[in-house]
Amino acid sequence: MNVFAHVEGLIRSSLSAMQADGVLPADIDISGIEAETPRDKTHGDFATNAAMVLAKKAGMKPRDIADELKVRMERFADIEKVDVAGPGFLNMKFKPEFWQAMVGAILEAGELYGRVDVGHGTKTNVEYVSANPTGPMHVGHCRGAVFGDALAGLLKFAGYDVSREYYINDAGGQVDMLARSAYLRYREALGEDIGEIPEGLYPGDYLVPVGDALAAEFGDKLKERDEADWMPVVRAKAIELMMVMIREDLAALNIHHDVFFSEASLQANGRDLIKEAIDELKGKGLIYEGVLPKPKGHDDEEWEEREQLLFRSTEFGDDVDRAIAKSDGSYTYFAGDIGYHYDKLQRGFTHLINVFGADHIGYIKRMKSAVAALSDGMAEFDIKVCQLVKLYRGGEPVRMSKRAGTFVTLRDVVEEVGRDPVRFMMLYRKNDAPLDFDFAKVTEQSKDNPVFYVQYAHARAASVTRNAKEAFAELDASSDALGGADLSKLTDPGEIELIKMLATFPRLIEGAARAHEPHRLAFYLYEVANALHSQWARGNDSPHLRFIAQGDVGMTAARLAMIAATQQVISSGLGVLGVEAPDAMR
RNA sequence: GCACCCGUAGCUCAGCUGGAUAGAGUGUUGCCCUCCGAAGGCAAAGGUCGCAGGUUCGAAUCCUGCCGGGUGCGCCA
Repeated sequence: MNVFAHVEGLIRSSLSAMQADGVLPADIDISGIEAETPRDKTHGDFATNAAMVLAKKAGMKPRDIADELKVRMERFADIEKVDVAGPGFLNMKFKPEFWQAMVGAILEAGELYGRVDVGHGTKTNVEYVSANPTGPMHVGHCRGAVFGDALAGLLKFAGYDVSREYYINDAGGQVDMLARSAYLRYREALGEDIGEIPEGLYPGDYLVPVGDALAAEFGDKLKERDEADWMPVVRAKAIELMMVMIREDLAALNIHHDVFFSEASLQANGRDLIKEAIDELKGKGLIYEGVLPKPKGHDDEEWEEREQLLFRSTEFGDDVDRAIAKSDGSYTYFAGDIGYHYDKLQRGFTHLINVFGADHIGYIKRMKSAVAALSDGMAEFDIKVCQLVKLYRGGEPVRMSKRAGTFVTLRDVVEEVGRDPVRFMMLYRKNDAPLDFDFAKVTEQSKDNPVFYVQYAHARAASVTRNAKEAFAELDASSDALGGADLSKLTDPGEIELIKMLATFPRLIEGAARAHEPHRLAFYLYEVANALHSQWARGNDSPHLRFIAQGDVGMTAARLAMIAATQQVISSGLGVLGVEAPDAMR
């Protein structure tokens, strides 16, 4: 049950009645009106801008429309009071019974509460992480990984048909370097002294097991061969093992992709998706041989004019046209990406989302151009950029350098602070704002740490329920039984306040999903937790407000119902974000 | 030089795609533990929403121009 949709329905039916009665012109569109919660609580539970929105269309004064609307809205049984305020706002206050009934509705919906269907099963592709398979994941990947995963979860919850995807860059020069590095480790595994790892290769000792594995599988068969002979074998093996490692890193963060898409597979098994995609673009007259202008502000002496295959991305708002082929004729990385996104569209996705790191910002326009061209603008394509994460330890920045070996991997972070804090903290900030991540603060158990605060609220709710069952042997704390409790006992302003907050959950999911902003959910959960903790604390000063009411099973059951509803919202919300909702804190 | 992102309380940040007197946490100040978990709670103080114009009933939000900070900028991936 979505209260906003409900209220908007009431408003619309009143407006249509006004049209039928000739108060409002019959031919004006009333679909644009909205109900919202006023910022100032004294203004009531809901406000609508209907009168102001319609004033111009109807050729009437906002106040006149509002006055008439007020009369009609007051007829609804749920509504206690309606006021006209300011330039023509309509403020509505609902009866306590309406809010009390919400608790029952939430419990009845259970895990389904909040699952608004704004997605209508739209086939949606969320591509995230896509780290190069040349080593373990580092902290830089962490944020995009968590963000993409939470966004995918959010969209799923909101009714989209989501595929989580990872694009493996296994076709470029980098993986050849990986293979050469692994080959050295292979010779090392056979007893050879390989000395220093040469510049340009990957020196990390995570490749030692790869060398061992190659030695175990092939013995010395690859040893005296030419690179051309061993390269395909070693490369394939190295990539395979790197991806095993990366999947483990992701699993540590509770991230599991549905599809791992190999760049190399674009041109394998007798097909060539890159060529297909480019032919498609050629057919639209968007591919040509040309020379790119020298970028300004770059006094690059090495600059040479070169004729190459270009994509007319300027047609779609890009700054310059982009290279599809290198001067030696082979495809650029961008060409591969065109092929991959062509394939996404071929697979029927109409809604594409890519999560980029801040270092790929310059890539956005060309990607959008490519997708717009391939789909004739029919596909919705959003690119979310995650800004950098700065690591701190007790206020001091953590310096990282590959050379000095002070390289913080994703696994290091997860093992030190735990999966839940990492996930929640990465989401407790807008994705396009830089993020400071302090090891000390994230593990701290205080209100300063939102992860703890939200999880604690859930644990506290579970704890109260446990205690209540101790206090009242006859109490049935199942959600069915609680839903049947006498909810009219929930009259305290703090209780109503909490329920109102729970009632906004579906609308919040809707907005966050539409905007592709999971952080809204994280902030919302903090507020819900805060409301529950506050109400709890009031029981300290005023014993009659305690959740477990001495000698009053009925009151206790009613409050447990409210708490169970709160618990449901927190657990669903955390679930969407991929964070555990514990029944007890350690 | 160009493009993109950011600029909101002392500090870290929200602000629900244009709504009413701009909100949290932290820090400061003052209260509150015999009591369901004080790992907290309540209250006060704290603002030219970077600056200047524009759009309209109405702007932190949209448009333009500046100022300040960050990132990126031909064949790499």
